[in-house]
Amino acid sequence: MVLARLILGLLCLSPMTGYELKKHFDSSINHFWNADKAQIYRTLAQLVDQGYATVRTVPQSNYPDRQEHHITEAGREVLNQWLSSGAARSPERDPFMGQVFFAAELERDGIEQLLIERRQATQYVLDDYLSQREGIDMRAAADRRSFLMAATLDHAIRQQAAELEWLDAVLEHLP
Amino acid sequence: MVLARLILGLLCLSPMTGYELKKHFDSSINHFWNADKAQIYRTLAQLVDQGYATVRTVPQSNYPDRQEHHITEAGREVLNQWLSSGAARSPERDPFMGQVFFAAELERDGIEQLLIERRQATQYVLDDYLSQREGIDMRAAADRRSFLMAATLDHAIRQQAAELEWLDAVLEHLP
DNA sequence: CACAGTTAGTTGATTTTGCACCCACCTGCG
DNA sequence: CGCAGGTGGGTGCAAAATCAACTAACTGTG
Repeated sequence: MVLARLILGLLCLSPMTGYELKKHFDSSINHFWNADKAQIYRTLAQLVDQGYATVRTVPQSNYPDRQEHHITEAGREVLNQWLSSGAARSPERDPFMGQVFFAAELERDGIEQLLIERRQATQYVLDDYLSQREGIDMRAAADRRSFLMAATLDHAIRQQAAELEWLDAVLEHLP
Repeated sequence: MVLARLILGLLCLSPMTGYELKKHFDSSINHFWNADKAQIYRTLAQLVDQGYATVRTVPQSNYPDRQEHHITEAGREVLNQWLSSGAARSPERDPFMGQVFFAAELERDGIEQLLIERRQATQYVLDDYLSQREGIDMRAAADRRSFLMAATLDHAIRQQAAELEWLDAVLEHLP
């Protein structure tokens, strides 16, 4: 359901193939959502037979035909509905916190290793987000659309930074 | 899979019925995981026939029999394995960030409303976490187990606090 | 030339999750 | 007395998500 709305959002920016959608999920959108190829194509098909999108097959000379998906008026409507519906909070879910919660089963070294590994992974993700942000900073803030898109990345950056601080605090005070 | 491990973790603390597990997911564990009743009972059955847990039916005078689930040695092993395996990062997923990302489809008022609503919800969740923490603070930090459990709650608190700051920043600078 | 990688899309099977029910019996409140 | 709410356990079904293949042709590199 959320996926369907996100795809509509992307189609709203510009018509796209499933392949291109997948690339967005892997890059511009990866800091707040991800999706499997198969899931994307199936949702796309579903959107079409709900009348929220239409397909136009665009032949190409050297590559496979593009199945360009366009959002319809009905699609725009449900997207707007979703945006103004204040959707319910999705429950927090973090397997790593589960590991920490029960980490006392390990010896001290094991716990430290768990935290340090996570620290590295988090730092890596943060660096990725930071380098993504470099590509937009200046000219964003200008129009509202770019501002909001950049803002979601900032959110991800803040979250990762907060996690790093937390990891350091835990490592420091671990009895 | 994660759910199965979390249940093993809880059973490791003390033998429990599915009903009691559900209560933990709704209270002590709710800041990093949640689970449906049905899912818990099914996973429990699965753990039993994998040999990671055993059931002991404890009759009660006035209430239904308790199906007390005990973790086995094999169960302890897979739990420890999971804890020291540094499980892959679960992808970030936040429908609300999706709404923000595409919020430019709304008018300014709609966007502000979206953010303000979220602000309230987040404040509410944060307050809940803060009051949960009051019940543990002092005597935690003592042993490692309590420290780590409290730490996961602190993590959730930091995340919510960071989100509040972010929301305020976005509201302030929204063009 | 061989091989890895990219573009584009599809299928089948399985797992995970969520929702809505259902049972039985108990306690406490008005 | 009736009825809400707690204790304890469960089923059936449908979505959502993941995993793993498979098709088919092109492009660039060593």
